[in-house]
Amino acid sequence: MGIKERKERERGRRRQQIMIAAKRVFSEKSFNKATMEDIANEAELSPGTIYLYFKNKDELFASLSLRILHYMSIRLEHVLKEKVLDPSEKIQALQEALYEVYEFDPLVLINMFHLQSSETLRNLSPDLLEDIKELSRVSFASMAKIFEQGIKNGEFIDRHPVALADIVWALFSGIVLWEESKRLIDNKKDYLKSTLEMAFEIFGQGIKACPEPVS
Amino acid sequence: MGIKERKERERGRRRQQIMIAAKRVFSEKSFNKATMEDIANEAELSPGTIYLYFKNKDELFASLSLRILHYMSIRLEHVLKEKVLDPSEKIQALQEALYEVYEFDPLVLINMFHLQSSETLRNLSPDLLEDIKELSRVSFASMAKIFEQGIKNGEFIDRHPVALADIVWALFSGIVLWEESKRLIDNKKDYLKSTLEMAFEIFGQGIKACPEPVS
Amino acid sequence: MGIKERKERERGRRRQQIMIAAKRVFSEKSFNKATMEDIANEAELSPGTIYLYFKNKDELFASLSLRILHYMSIRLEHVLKEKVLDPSEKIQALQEALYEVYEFDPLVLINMFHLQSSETLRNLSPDLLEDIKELSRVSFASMAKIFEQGIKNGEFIDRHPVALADIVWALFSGIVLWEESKRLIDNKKDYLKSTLEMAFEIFGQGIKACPEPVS
Amino acid sequence: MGIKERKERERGRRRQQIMIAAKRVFSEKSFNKATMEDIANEAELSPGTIYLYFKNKDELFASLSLRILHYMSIRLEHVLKEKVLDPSEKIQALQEALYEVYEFDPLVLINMFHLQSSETLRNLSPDLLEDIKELSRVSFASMAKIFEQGIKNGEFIDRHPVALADIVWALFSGIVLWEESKRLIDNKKDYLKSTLEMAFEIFGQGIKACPEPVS
DNA sequence: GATGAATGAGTATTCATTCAT
DNA sequence: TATGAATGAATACTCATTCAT
Repeated sequence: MGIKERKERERGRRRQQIMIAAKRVFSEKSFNKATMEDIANEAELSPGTIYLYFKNKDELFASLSLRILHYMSIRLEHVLKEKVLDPSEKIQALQEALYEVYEFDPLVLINMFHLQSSETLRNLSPDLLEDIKELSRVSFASMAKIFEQGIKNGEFIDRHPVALADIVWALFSGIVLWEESKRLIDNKKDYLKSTLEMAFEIFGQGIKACPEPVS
Repeated sequence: MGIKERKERERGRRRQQIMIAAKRVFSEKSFNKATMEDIANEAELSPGTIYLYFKNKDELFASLSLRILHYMSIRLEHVLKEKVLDPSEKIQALQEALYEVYEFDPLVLINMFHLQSSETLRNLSPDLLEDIKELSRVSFASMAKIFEQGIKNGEFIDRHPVALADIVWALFSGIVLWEESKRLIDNKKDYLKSTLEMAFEIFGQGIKACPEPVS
Repeated sequence: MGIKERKERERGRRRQQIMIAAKRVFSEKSFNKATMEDIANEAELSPGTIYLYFKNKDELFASLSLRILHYMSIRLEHVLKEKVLDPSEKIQALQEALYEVYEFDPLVLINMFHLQSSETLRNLSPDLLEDIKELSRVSFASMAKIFEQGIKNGEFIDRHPVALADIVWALFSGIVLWEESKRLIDNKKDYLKSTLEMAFEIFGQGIKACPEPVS
Repeated sequence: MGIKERKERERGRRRQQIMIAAKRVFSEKSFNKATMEDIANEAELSPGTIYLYFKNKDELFASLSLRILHYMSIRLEHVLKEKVLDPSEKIQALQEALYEVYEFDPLVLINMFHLQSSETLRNLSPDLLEDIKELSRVSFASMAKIFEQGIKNGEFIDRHPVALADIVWALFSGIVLWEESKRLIDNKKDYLKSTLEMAFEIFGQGIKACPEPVS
């Protein structure tokens, strides 16, 4: 029905509105310090209303992770599908895509590890949990395929592409978290981008198959 | 006096007892879910007693981080001082050292990122905070020197050693956190060690100065 | 709007409800022995609700003092403005007014000295503190003016009216506290009113300018 | 036995030592903020030791009140017995005696009202409570007798001497508390002595029998 | 007697969640 | 749907008191 559809769309809009507010609040405070009332204020809604759209605080939070995973999967698929790039260039594109993911939501990424706590996971509805897993899988598959192409091409050393994807993701997350940590302790400038570039250059060198070293 | 010494040692033992209990509890639950009562029960002490040895929950937690940092700094210095190893081998030794750090306290490492929250840092006594910073510095200096030697040797590409140390640490932390995340979501076997090995092999290849690619 | 007004009035009612309960509880137990839970039970509300209307225990307590100061300032101004009374009669009216203040809130007056503890004052919001100071000032000004009039009239000995007001207040407070003390220790009947009357008669005699003792 | 006596005297000394420390601590902090550990530290003893000499915190506190009451009863009896003073001068001497009591222990007097809380009284041993009551009675009897003499002399108006004693004590306590209150709120200089003098002059005038006003 | 480490009961305050309107 | 007032469970921390040495 047209009416049903319109209602559905309206519902989606409200969810967005809340999630945007939540993102802002979770970015400023950590998950535990952020209160539902903070989020309600930021969204210019009442606390009760949030519960009409999200089962509880954990699901609201998890929905944010879903959102960034969605963005990531799109960006990575895009890199994968770029025909004109050779595998080496794709690694660079991969790095850039990840940096964009970071820019899309710099601070919530840090909180994403919170999501993993078994307590939190227990609280999620199975559907939401499945969505999160699925989007993770899709993103990793895209990454893995990039490496697969490089290996087929003979341009990359023959290693398990899934493992390479893991390493890339770990490297990326680790750098983001580490830079954030240093910022808190030393109040230093944010070198994230340049660190990321160097890390990926090293990574790229490390997985490139050596050109026949001599003759 | 002998008496004073014995008391001091006794005090140290109690602190250890509490920290061991705290480590267990913080590993099972997250920092926020773990209550002081949980820890007291685990240590078979009363809640009040914990406060005789640690100013508050944050300092108890931070003391655990200090403990692992201490262990790490010793292991890394040891790697640095190994005369018989050439830089390439030292990278491998570095990887093993980090894995041992992980084994020393697998789950608290995850919580270490909690330590960085500005709220937590504010709560620490200046001395403890300084100790933590100092041990971090020492560990990083050791790592950086390993790369410095390699660069001087001409065996590594000339990159900023401090940045390399950052990348190694981020890589390590990222892998640990990432493996832990996967374990929670998928309940899968722990591939950490092999992932770590591959990551370090790649890293090693990536920073090794290419042998003259011939002409 | 009507709605806003009604809400505001509703809010005021709740505050009253809580303050009445708090008054009862603080009267039975001392500030420190009275718990927020006691007060919540007495008000037939949950503990959390109290915090919707009062920032903390100290402000709830201080609000009670504000209430009595408000009542006092009105009563005293009334005495001051009575045109038909001559200064001597005003002293008697003053005594009666103070006794009414006592009846308005017999036991919390005792606790009012608690309010002065520096710890408590630190905890109050500046506005509330300022209100308390202001109402005190107003009440004292009224008292002082009564004496001023008597001195101008030549009916009272020329002493500093502010000092006289201090003495009256000290006398009143002292008698209330002292009667209360005796009640607790000896379980005796409450002679407050007659003690107060005698004290004021003495005071009145003491400040009255002697009629030319004749010759 | 000489030994028993010496032990007894030794015991008394320890009690004094503890009470002096307690007085200092209770003067700085209020009863509730002062901890037994604070007092133990001040007395350079361990917390446990205090309990060898005082049943509990309340009794330690009450013992301080007993001490000041003892001092007061001596001072007042001394005033009463002064043969050379006429009743009018005795009122002045009374005022001076009370001021000395204040100087003996300025801040604990404020806390003395704490003693009256039913909770505290319940905690005292009957003997101690009886001692406190007895010393109060003695002091008040002394005061009352001063007024009795004045009435017999025809110099004071015939009012109930016990009631006059009540008023004097209330006046004194009220002024002390009131000055203390003002000091806390306004940080003003301490006018206690001059307020006390004026109050007693007024009081003296008020109870003096008027010289035959005319003829 | 003296110690001081250990105890554990006691409490203000917060905040996710609910539900009557 | 939306509200937001009310809820009440949950928790770090304190401190009077005890008791083994």
